[in-house]
Amino acid sequence: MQPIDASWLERPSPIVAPDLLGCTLVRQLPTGQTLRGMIVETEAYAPGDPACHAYRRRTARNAVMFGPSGFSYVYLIYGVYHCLNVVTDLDGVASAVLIRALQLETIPDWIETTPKQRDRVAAGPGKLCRALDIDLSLTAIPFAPGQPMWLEHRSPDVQEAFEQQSLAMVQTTRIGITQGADIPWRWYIEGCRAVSKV
DNA sequence: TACGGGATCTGT
DNA sequence: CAGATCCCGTAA
Repeated sequence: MQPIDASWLERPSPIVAPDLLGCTLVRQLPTGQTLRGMIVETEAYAPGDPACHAYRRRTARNAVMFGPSGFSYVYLIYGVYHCLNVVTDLDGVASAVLIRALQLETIPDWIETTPKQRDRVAAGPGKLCRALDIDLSLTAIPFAPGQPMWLEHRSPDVQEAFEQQSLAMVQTTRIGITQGADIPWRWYIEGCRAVSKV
């Protein structure tokens, strides 16, 4: 499908987050192998939002969020898992969309799974990064074809499914945060088995 | 320089 | 519901 460019992402994260549902994340491994998955769950983080890593001020870790849209922001959580964000909005506006879950098209070799658990391999931000071999080395990298990661627009079928409402999105509150827990900036595709939590 | 908490996940 | 495990933000 058509690659998503930075200008499409140059909007407030609570606008971009639902628009990213149904789009595809593509991961090109150093081996040349390509992994693809449909984005089925996102969360928005924005200025004035106490849950946002850039809420207090610019630091070495969150610097990329302050920059132009279209870059990755990867961080380590609980010393164990990585989480992947897409930087959004205008240069100087610190905001991002957390990619929380993917419906993978193919399961990577290094993941052991039963057919029953297939849909759950990238159900959650930490599992997603493990499945796509994403770590801190992939932060502050532009999403673009030829790069380690890029994004693609919805296929005509998926777009039509949203318009016909055979695919519906649910908006709710974000997961795992203590501050700003009441802000409803999480979106997911209704009924999708790859969503982290319903 | 030291300290403690975190946008998670799994197994008990 | 506790534990794993490490980076980084904050305070000193």
